[in-house]
This record gives sequence, structure tokens and C-alpha cells, in this order.
Amino acid sequence: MDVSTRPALTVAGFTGSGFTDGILPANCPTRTVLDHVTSKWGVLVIIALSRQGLRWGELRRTIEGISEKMLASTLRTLEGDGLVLREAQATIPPRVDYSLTPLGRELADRMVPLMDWIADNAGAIVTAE
Amino acid sequence: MDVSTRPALTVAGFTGSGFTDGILPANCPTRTVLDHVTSKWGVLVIIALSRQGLRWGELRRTIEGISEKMLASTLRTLEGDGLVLREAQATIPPRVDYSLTPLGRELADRMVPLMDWIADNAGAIVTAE
DNA sequence: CAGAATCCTCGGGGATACTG
DNA sequence: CAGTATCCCCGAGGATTCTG
Repeated sequence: MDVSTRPALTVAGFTGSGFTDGILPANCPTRTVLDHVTSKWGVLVIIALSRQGLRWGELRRTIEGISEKMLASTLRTLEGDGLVLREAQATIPPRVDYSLTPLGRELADRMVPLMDWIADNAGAIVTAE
Repeated sequence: MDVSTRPALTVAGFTGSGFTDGILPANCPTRTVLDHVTSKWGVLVIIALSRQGLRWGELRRTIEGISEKMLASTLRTLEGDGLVLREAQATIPPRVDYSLTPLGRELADRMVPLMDWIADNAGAIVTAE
């Protein structure tokens, strides 16, 4: 599980900062990752962990509004993607820490600026609803 | 509609690059914008327009897999957010061009690096499914 | 060409209760 | 404390048809 040494590879249809023809051929792994990462709670979990590792309960409280079910499944997905590291201690009561893997950190580094921008401009954007 | 002169403002709970306490208080405009932008097709539309303005049909073909309904509603949402500019010509047959507003461009500038990274690492990430 | 309208499905996600 | 297990619902999103 040494995610830090995974090779970077180029996906058909999206090379570096340019597109060839279509954008992200429908059945492209990128779409899957995109869905995971831009899922309603995926972004927030990544952002929450971008500062420091957190325990389950801390995550639950930090990410206001998330349900236990969604926190659990989001964490499992991101862990399966190699973006989040789960460290459980077999103590009683149990203690589980979540943090970003090196890969997750790379992602967060690109996500935080985006979130910062959104946070700064959200007030100017929201229209109806 | 001069989106280029809108004031940047700070949203409670998310100041600059740091969080105060919770992350994005549930009923925060940021959540709404986040939902728009990270909607299944929102990202792809932004990315597609990040290179150049496109016509309806071009968008439809560029973003592989999007339905007309979703393209229409996504575009309307993003237009309402002041991120996308719609320019229609009253000709027959009609011609409609879509492009990013200055605000949308700012967003895209932060989105593209993220997408580039995802595209580069998706292959290494996708596990199951 | 650029949509609007309509119908329908599926699963993301919420609420609640239970457990090691 | 850190989850799992169920039940259930709503709305994002798909497929198809129609139109100026």
C-alpha cells in the first residue's frame, strides 16, 4: 500500500493541461475519481483532513451536517482510493485516526485553493434558491 | 451584471486558507456554490469552457455522456451564478455561444490544476467498481 | 440548431436504532 | 467511541418526444 510511489500516468483524452478531443471519455477512470472526490461529502472530508489528522468523532463534528452513514461510506471510498489513511487502535474504547495519504495530500493541495476561492466568492455568487 | 467588479468577501467559518471551528457551517452559501460547482456535470462544463467559448452543440459533443436536459440545466445554474456567459444570436437557425465570465475564469483557473492532477492519477486510484 | 416538456428510474443520502 | 444495519424518500439525472 505504498501509495507514494505510484507512477503518474496520462489518461486518454486528457493530457496534462490540454484536451485532445472530447473531454474525459465517458468510461474513463477520471470520471470515477471525479465522482468520488466531488461527491457531496468527499470534498469536505478532504478539506477537513487537509489541516491535520482527525478522529471519527472530530470529523463528525467538524463537517457540520454529515450523517454517520455518509461519513462512514465517504471515508471508506476515499480510503479505497488511497487518499485517506485509517489507523485504528484496538483499545477500549476504540480510537480511530484518519489522515491524508501522500496522494491525498497532493489532492488536497489542489483542492484547498479552490475551496478558498469559493469561500471568498460564494456570497457574491449565490442567487436564487 | 458586471460580475467583474464584485467584492470578495469572507464567509463565516472559512477565512482565507484557515478554518475557525466547524467546516463550512451547514447553511452557508459556500455549500450551495460547492454543490453547483461539484455537481456531476458542473465541473466538466467549467473545464470544457476553460479553453475557449463553445456553442451548445459543441458542448454537447465535447462533454461525452451528458444529456440535453442536464446540459441545459447545468448551464442555466452556472449562468445564474455568474460563472457562465450565454450569448444568443436571433438568427435561423439559432446560434448560442457559451463562455466563462471573468468570475468563471477565476474559478476555472483553480479547477484545471485539480482536474489535471486527477487525470494524471486516476489510473493509480481507481480500485473497485 | 438549441432547446423545452414530459415521464420515469435509481441510488445518494437522511433518520433511527443497535453493537463490540 | 466508532461504527453497522435498516428503512425510506426525494430529487438528480436519463430517455424520449416535440418545437421555434
